[in-house]
Amino acid sequence: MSKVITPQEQDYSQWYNDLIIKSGLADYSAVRGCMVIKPYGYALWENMRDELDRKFKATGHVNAYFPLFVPKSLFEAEEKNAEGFAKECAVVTHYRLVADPDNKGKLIVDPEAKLEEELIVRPTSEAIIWNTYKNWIQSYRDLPILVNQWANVVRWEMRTRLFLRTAEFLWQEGHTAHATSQEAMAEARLMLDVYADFVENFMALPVVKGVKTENERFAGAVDTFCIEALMQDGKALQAGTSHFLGQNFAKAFDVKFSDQSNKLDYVWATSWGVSTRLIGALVMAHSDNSGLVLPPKIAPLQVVIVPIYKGDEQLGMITEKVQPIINELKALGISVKYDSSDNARPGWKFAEYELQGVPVRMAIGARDIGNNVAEIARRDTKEKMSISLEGIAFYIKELLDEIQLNLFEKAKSYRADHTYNADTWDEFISLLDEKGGFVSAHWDGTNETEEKIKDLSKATIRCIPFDAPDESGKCILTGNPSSKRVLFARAY
RNA sequence: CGGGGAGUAGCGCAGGCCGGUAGCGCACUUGGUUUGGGACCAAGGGGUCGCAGGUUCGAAUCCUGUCUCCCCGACCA
Repeated sequence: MSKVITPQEQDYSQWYNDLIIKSGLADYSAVRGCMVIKPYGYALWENMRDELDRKFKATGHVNAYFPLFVPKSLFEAEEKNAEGFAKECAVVTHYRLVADPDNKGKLIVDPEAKLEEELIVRPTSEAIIWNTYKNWIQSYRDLPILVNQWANVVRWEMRTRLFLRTAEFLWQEGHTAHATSQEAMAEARLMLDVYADFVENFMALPVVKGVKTENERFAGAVDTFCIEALMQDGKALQAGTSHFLGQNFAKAFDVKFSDQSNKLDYVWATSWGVSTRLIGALVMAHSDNSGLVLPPKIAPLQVVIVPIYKGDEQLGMITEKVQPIINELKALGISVKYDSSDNARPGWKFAEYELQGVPVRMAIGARDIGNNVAEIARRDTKEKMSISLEGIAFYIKELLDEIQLNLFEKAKSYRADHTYNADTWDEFISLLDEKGGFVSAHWDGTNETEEKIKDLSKATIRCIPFDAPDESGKCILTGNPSSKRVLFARAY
């Protein structure tokens, strides 16, 4: 854990793995491509989940739960409508195990127990949900349906990385049905705004909002909107997506409704999701060489208090002094832990809580009590200050807000420092190779050019930003005319 | 699926070429001294060396097979 983060560093991924494992967020499991999210990592996810859930409910959504297994035939309905779905899935073919007659103590899949129709472990739930919505929708009075699901999904990825891409992961997926195209489009855009607000204000991670190119968009979507974030190694990461699905899924699953003039029409749909991948984004965006750096709003533990003492008598004295401060902090809604354990010395505790990214640490010893002060250390800048015990809880509350803001500003200025314009191909390549980050450049708008750029540079179009100004220029590869710049980057 | 690397104590590793009673560091237990940035001394506990065969008087080590994991690609709704 003493490696320095630099763009394109070869062992950045090793550093990232070590950090996640050592800080206690997660670990690889014995199951191929899967991970164990440990209590500390899960506490992070719970905080994110609760905040998102509040936002979903505030915008009129409700939660429901659909089956884990999807009959293969439902995917066939979907395939007719939208070819090109990846099909790396876990497939259930049998329903029973029996003792192996040739091999004592071993089990085999009972060949007698073959399913008539295979079941797919959901890679996403469009198929099962739209098959269900068909029965829920007859009239415009049944619309809109604004349902979200918190669930796990499985994709049989070739190569996995903790949090960023695992075979099984946790996410939420919203699936909505609407009477009009305009309403569905507004929903898709609204949820993108909800995500952006969450990621920026809760996770302190600035994002670019935009629309995906045809190549990059969700198969089956008319438009895919996304938020893109920049990591400290110069690579981009898609932090969330929201799809305007048009009537594609309604047609595939035959979901029609009668409008006010009693005319039958297919419903309009959206879907949107974010996953535990956001935890990976959080780690890669804010961490430093001492470990995790968590924004206060998301940190499972915001303040840790470490007593420095010799003997039980001193500890008792310190505890007595600290207890009212703990009560005050709790009353202010701040999570706090008083670590008076005797199995580690202060220096060990300092390092350990830094590794875990606890935003504020307070150290207090006999010396401080004489002076009526405590030492406050902030995780983001590692500054240490001696603060009077009078009103210290309130001081900490304000410091937490400041840290939250500072992390966001820091990430924003990092992104500003790593966003460039490129006007020629050579410039484009050298920016990607030498600096990393977002490269804003002209593109002629064709799939072929996009593919070719990807092959040659490994960079993809992350999005066409909503706020990209009209500007005539020439495509960096072909020289053909272009009307606005798009955002390129190498990505996770 | 291609190319590389690794499976030996809870964790991190050495030993392997050259077969001969299973090692080191951290962690853990007990006792003592310590405690303001990852303490020290002493005494302990813990492993059928990934799995299955084979060679041998004897295998962590040699041979054959097999499974798993990690990294780089391909893949990634």
